[in-house]
Amino acid sequence: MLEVAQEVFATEGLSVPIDDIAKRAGLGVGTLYRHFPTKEALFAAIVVTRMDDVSAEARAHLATEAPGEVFFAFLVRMVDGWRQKKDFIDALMSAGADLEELARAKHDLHRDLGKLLERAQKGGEVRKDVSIQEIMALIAGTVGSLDRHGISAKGRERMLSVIFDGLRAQAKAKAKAKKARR
Amino acid sequence: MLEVAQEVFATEGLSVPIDDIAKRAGLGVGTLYRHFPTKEALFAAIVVTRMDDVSAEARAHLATEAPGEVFFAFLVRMVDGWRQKKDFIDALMSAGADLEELARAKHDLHRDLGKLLERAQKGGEVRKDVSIQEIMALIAGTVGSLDRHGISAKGRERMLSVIFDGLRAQAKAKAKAKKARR
DNA sequence: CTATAATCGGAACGATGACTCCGGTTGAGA
DNA sequence: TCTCAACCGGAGTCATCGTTCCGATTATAG
Repeated sequence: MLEVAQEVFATEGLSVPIDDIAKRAGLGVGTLYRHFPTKEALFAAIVVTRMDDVSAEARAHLATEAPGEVFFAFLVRMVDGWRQKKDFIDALMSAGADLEELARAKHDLHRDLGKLLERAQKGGEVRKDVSIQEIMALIAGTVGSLDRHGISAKGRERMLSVIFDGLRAQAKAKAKAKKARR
Repeated sequence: MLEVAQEVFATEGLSVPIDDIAKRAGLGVGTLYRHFPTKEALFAAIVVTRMDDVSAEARAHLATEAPGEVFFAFLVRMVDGWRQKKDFIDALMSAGADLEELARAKHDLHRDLGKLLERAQKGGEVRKDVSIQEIMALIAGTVGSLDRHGISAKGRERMLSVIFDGLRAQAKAKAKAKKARR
C-alpha cells in the first residue's frame, strides 16, 4: 500500500485526490484511512522515510576525504533523486511544519547536510557565509521550477552548474570582502 | 476594482477565494464576474499588465551602457518588486499557458529580457550558454521558495549573490571548457 | 459447519470554492 | 414624478475532496 501511495504522490504531487490513490492501489478509501488517520499523515510517512534515508546517506559520507567534491556530488545525487518526485518538492516547499514528524525529519536533514556543508566550507570549497537552509532553498526552488518552465535536461545541468559555481565563487574570500562586490 | 484585486492577489496568492476579493472590494461576486468571465481571466489581466510593464522597462534599458551592470541591476529590481507579489510568482510558476494573453506576455517578457541578457553575454559579463528561460526559472524558483523556507533578508541577498556569481563565473570561458569543471 | 471477530469497500456527508441567476436598485429621459 | 433599462449584490447551484460510517466479506476458533 505504501508502495503505491509513494509512487502516486511522487508522480502526481501532494494534490492528488485520496480516491485516486486508493483506486490505483485496488483498495477502498476506508482501508486507507484505517492505516493513516489523514491524508497528510500518509504523505508525511512517505516523505519522512525518504528524508531519513538522505540524512543517513549524508552521515555516511562524513568520513570521506575531499569534502568539496563529496558535497557537490551529494547535491547532484539529491537533485537526480528528486527530479520526478513532486511529493518531495512539495514537502520541502510547503510551509508544512504542521506535522511534527515531518518537521523533525527536515530538521535532521538540515543538520546532517549541514555537517557536509561545514566540511566543504572549512576546506575552502564553498563560500562560508551561506547556510544549509539557503542552499536547500536554492536547490529545492530550482528543481521545483524545472518542469513548470519546461527546462530541458541540458538546461537543468546548466542551472545547477550556475549555482555550484556561485557557491564556489567566494569560497576563499574573507567575509568582509562581500561588500566590495556588487 | 482592479486595484483591490491586484492587491489581494499580490498578498494572498492565486488561491484566494473570489468571494474574499469581492468582499474586500465592497462588491458582490456577481459584479466581479460581469467584468471578468472567470477568476483566471481576472488574474491574467493583472499579471499581464505587470509583465508588460517589466518588458517595457527592459526595452528602455537597452540603450544604456554597461550591459552587465544593467542586467544584474535589473534582476535585483525584479526580485525586489516581486518579493511580496505572490501572484507574480504563481504566474511564473504555474504551467498556465492556458490563457493566451498570459502566454503572450510571458513570451514578450522573455524576448525583451533576453535582449538584455544577450548584451551582457556579448560584453563577457554572463556565461554564454544560459538562456533567459533558465535564468528566469532560477530567479522565480528561488524567490518563490524564500518565505516557504523562512529565509531572512540577509539570506535572500546571499542566495541572489550566489546566482549572480554563478552567472559570471564562466563568462569569459569558451563553451568547451564546461566539461572540464565538475 | 457455525459463530464471532477482524477487516474491507465504497456510498454518503460536510466543507469549500468557482460560477450563475434573479430580484432589487439606481439613474437618465420625458 | 413615472418608466424603462442598465447595473449590482449575494443567495443558490454544482463539482470536488477529505473524511466517516456501516453493511459486506473474509479469516479464525470451536
